[in-house]
Amino acid sequence: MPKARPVPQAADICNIPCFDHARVDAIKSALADKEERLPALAGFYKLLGNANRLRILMALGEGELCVCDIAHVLGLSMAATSHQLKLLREQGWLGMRNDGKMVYYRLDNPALLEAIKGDLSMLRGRDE
Amino acid sequence: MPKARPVPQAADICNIPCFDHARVDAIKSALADKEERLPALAGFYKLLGNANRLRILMALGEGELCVCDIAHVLGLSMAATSHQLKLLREQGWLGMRNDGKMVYYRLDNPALLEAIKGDLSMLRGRDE
DNA sequence: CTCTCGATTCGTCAGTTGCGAAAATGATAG
DNA sequence: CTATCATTTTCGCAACTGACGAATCGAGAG
Repeated sequence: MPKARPVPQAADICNIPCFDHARVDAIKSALADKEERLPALAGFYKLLGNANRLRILMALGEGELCVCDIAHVLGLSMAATSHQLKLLREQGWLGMRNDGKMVYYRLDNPALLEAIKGDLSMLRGRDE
Repeated sequence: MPKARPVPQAADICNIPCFDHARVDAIKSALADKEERLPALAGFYKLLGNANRLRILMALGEGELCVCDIAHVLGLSMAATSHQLKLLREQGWLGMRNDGKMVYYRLDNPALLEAIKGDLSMLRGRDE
């Protein structure tokens, strides 16, 4: 078992000096609204934070593909490819279709590629 | 040294069967254009794939803050906060200002929060 | 039924990440 | 100068990731 870390006693408020208490509280409550969505957002970005998964999404942007073709596009083993597909599938971005022994994957939500494209152009705009 | 893995000989084309060679090549070349930007994009998403870093960005959206205040907002140690700030700073998203012993951080690029907001609303739209 | 074969899951391992503790830095106060 | 204090860096550790090979699953074919 992963032995619990000796939590640093959040009990007594703080031993960190400085800080503008009123402002900190104001910002804390401003964040509180978004706090609920935040883990999902971080999870979303974590999912996209891998070049192979991005390649999969972009490849599927060109149309439905079977696992072995995706593996060839990525230059990965089928096991590794399947693993990445599973992660994308679990978060609901991919649909799959069974044709005989083959499994075909497709993008389930065009808005995803749009969002990625938006972020990409934001990045491009930044580095001129 | 991290001993090289016994690379599976990309020399001979493939022992994975199946696959539509023409289509795979077409998609490979379609991806080739984006390939250059892709590691940067993945790195960008990796940076955002952490709730504490997202909290920092959102907190700084409310205005400039010193490290210790950010630490209080996050409920983290200053060392940990500084570490996350460093990552955001290294990728050029934060500016900093030195006032006496304190260091004040600010968002350097409003487009970043806009992009995040866009992704967030895309996610929200998906789960209805 | 058994055999084949694409896909998936499992086990393992190296590399990465996030954090706390402690040392180092660097600016101000005395 | 020395002392102090906010911040940063370094180090070590536990947890997580991403990849592979091996084992397994599951849908035809025979």
